[in-house]
Amino acid sequence: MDTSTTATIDGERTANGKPALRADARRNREAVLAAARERFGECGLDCQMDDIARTAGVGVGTVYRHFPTKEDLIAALVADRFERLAERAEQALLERDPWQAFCELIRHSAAVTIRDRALSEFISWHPELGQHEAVRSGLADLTAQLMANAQRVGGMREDAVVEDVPTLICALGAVTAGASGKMPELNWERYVEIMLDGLRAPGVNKLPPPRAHIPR
Amino acid sequence: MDTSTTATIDGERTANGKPALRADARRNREAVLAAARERFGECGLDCQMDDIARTAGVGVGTVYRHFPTKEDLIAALVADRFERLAERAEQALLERDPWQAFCELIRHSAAVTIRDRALSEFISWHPELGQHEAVRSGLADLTAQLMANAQRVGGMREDAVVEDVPTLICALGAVTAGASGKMPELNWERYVEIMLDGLRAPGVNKLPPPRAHIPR
DNA sequence: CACTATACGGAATGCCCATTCCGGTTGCAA
DNA sequence: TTGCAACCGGAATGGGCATTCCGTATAGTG
Repeated sequence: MDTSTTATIDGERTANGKPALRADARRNREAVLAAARERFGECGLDCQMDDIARTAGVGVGTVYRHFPTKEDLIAALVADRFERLAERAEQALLERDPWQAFCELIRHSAAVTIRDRALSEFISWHPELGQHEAVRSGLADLTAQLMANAQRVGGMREDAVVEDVPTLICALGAVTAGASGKMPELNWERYVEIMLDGLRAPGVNKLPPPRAHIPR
Repeated sequence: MDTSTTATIDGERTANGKPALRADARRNREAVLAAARERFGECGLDCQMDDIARTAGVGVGTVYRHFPTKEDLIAALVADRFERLAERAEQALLERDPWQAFCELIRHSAAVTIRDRALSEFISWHPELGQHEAVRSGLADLTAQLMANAQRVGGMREDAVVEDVPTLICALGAVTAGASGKMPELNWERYVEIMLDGLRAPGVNKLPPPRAHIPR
């Protein structure tokens, strides 16, 4: 991607304390990450390490030098996804209408999750996410604030809680993870709206006559 | 269960055409089925055949004589579940208020699915259910009728379709399949209500002030 | 009671992966 | 250009699990 030969070299060791990576190593690492993103996204968590290695154009051994375990590789990918979402959440906090901001965040999270089958599965199998990098990267806290705001303004059900979000996204992921391939596109967007409708404060008008957005 | 020694014996071959099962065989078959229901329910689809055999108190060989494949065993279990649901749906059609009847059916389906981890997983991974035994046992048709009624009376969103049901149940299953064990009870019932709220016709009053049924 | 078609148990087999190992390469500092 | 530590590739290893095989046991029949 970037041809600059000079990168993060600071003489001998990189920021943290590890000896800097050799150029080819760095390149391979990226390749692996990219391949993993691609393959996991398509095949889900049980995609094989060999497959990823092949896609990345390296040997399995190389994959393992960078990520000692399949799980580690997955963790790296997931952490990244969460961080990006956290950034997005941060922006959402600045919006005018908190309820709308929340909706947007959910829609976006849903979209991301839908496209990455591995992410869906990961979330499905780790409902204790709260303790994970989700919290680390602050996503949870940010979401909580956003929700509190939405509730204060009266847009959101009073009994909605942060845990509801990963749960709902997870549900969505499941729906599509299964459908993946068959049922092309399954317009999941419709389901997102149904969920949001479910979280909306009672009394507040629901969507205008549900968009005649009929499935299939 | 039933001690009557005389069962489906009609001399030499049973109804369909297969030679009748020997008494011990019939007994074992039941044991396997029961064990499978139990173990699959707890461990989900990747529970092992050996485990089931042990639980049933028989050898693996025996399991395989009755069900040539793990998949066959699962299919048998699932088909059974669907049939029971279909019966339930039939009853629902007789109720006064179609919307309420629908809600009850969903709540019941959800409960069943929640308790059977394998069922959740199965549904999650087979969104093309429509073609499966679901249809065979008529569940799909019955549900469709029920929904049509609910819509006619104005209780249900106009754009809701039959496919929404397995999808939503599946979503629910995913949520709890993951949570299974950790997050004891996760009161999924709350989620069912959120979903139903989402399917309710706009304008119709939502639940009375959301029951202060706070999670955890 | 004897006989045999059915059933049974569970060790053995075969396949699918993740992970490990090690002889051969290659950046890159001097 | 040289030397070697850091890297590579990919064959080999090991564990898990569905499925098969076969010698033994036993309903059910005459």
